[in-house]
Amino acid sequence: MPELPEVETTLRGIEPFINQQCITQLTVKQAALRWPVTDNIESVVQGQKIQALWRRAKYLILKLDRGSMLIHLGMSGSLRIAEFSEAWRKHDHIEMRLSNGRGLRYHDPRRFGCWLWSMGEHPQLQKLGPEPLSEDFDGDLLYRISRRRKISVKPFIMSNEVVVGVGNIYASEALFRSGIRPDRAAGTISKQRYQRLANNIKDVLAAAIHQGGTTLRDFVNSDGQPGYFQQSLDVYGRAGQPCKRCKHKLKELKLGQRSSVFCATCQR
DNA sequence: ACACTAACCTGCAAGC
DNA sequence: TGCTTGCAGGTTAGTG
Repeated sequence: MPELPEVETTLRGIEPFINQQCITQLTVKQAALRWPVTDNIESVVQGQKIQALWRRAKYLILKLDRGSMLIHLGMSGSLRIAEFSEAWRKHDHIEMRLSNGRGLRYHDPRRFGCWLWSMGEHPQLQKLGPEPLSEDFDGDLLYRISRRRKISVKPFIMSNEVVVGVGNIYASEALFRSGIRPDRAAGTISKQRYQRLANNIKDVLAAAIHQGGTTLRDFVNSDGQPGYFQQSLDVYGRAGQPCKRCKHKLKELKLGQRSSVFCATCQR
């Protein structure tokens, strides 16, 4: 499920149920995720209190008494609040039981996510670019760091050293709104167009968060409610269908192994 | 430094 | 009906 809005929606959904709670028990049924779940994590976190939790890029960070847990949902992961009595479903891999009687259940069919414990810095967080919704991210930055870059603009804005949290859906949508072809070389785009693109990235992400994340196959937020952003997607998943602006047929190409839908008339 | 590919894994839909 | 193929929200490791 996860692009940044889905991760943010998940954070907001679970936060009231787990913040300031003690971990009474952690159960790992399947440790083979993107990286192996930290060895011995069950006994390490038992008895520790969740002092705070926040999002960085598409990672969730749980600050405990003696370190922090880094959680990623990969391509298909989700977190939900579950009763202890709830049966384990297929692809439920981890449960964190809390002192208030709630459980946090991690579900991830493709197992591309992670649960990593560290007493210090997490290497995954080291070389991340700015948050897209922060003031540190703007068109001037995109313009400055793209000079002489030959990489196509779509994989450029999707790379985490440039700006975090812009995945395949929202990259496609922001480029459409900006009138920029996804395969245009990053170094050939003007400062003015990058300013427009940065603003559209902010707008599309903020709107999706406001609407509770995109509905993609089975995305539901931690209340079990589906997100409703899918109805406002202009290009993602609409290859071959008419452009909502000019009615020409939307085209598709592969960039960095990711399908990229765009309008060859509206995007230059 | 940069650009690009393969890889991790399961489920589902389309095609034959 | 059943098999095969390709594709799906992300990220890193490795190659040239």
